Amino acid sequence: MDVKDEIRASGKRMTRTRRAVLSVLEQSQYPLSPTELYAQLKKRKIAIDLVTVYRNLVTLKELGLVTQLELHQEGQVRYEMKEGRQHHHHIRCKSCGRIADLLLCPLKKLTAVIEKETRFVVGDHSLEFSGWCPRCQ
Amino acid sequence: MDVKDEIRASGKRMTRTRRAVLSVLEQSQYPLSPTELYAQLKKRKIAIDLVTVYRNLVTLKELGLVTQLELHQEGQVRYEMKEGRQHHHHIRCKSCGRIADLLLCPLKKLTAVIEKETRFVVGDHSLEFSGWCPRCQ
DNA sequence: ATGGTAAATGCCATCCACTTGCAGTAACGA
DNA sequence: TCGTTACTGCAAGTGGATGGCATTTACCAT
Repeated sequence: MDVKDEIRASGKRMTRTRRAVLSVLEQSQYPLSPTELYAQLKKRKIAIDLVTVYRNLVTLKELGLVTQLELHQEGQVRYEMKEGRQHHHHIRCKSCGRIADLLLCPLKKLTAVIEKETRFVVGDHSLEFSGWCPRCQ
Repeated sequence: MDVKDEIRASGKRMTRTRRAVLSVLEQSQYPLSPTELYAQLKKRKIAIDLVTVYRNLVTLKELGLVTQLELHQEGQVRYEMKEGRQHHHHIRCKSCGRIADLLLCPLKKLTAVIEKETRFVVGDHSLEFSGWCPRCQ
């Protein structure tokens, strides 16, 4: 089942704008904010309203095709393709804003401990590092 | 050196509003957003402009007296007193928004691994869990 | 191939957290 | 008590994100 079928299966449609948004996300090396994605579209001379970009990202997230992340201290949301990618976290450069992936998630074993401690049922977690990238050191 | 002296030492002043903001933060059981803090002040019949609350929080953060945190999916910032408190993280209820402290930070040993992996110099990290609190389960 | 219908789009205005400018006020050392 | 200057309050402005609504468009049934 390819992306189009997955979209159709939920009663959604594969539109011109949806295709464009997906294409930009697929080609990006790092998670994009809606505004950045919009800028990429403009660069490619694809005219799509920013509101439509927002709405498509929400839809794609609901479908589980993209992951939404909120990086600390950024004040904006970012999206990346989920594809076959494993759950992972990011590190962000305090100087230039560059974002890199981390391979590991060290928190899997922690859920039980936290549930015992807090009596919460643990759902998700968000983890992010910040620091200085090789170029900015 | 008490709080007032610390403030004065940096050329800042201990004002009516500063005192009030500190007092509310000190008495809160959980980290407050500027708006929540403002509401608390109102409840106490203390008239302070919301802008002033914002500015005081920034100042207190710069002085290292309070810690700022951004909880995932909240779209707002929160502050808590630093005092003698250790570095720690939080868990937030997806249903009622309640926030609880976590005692441990499991990431201390991880810095070296990440620095090797990414070639970043690691500065801070932010970690937050979400789930369902005892009452909302 | 076509037509009907509901999803999707674009443009508008709006919301909300947060910031900035500036004139008037007040903390506090001299 | 006075003068400097940090601080405050009010108004207006940003910027990310959302909501309303008329129009367009994907795509299934015919």
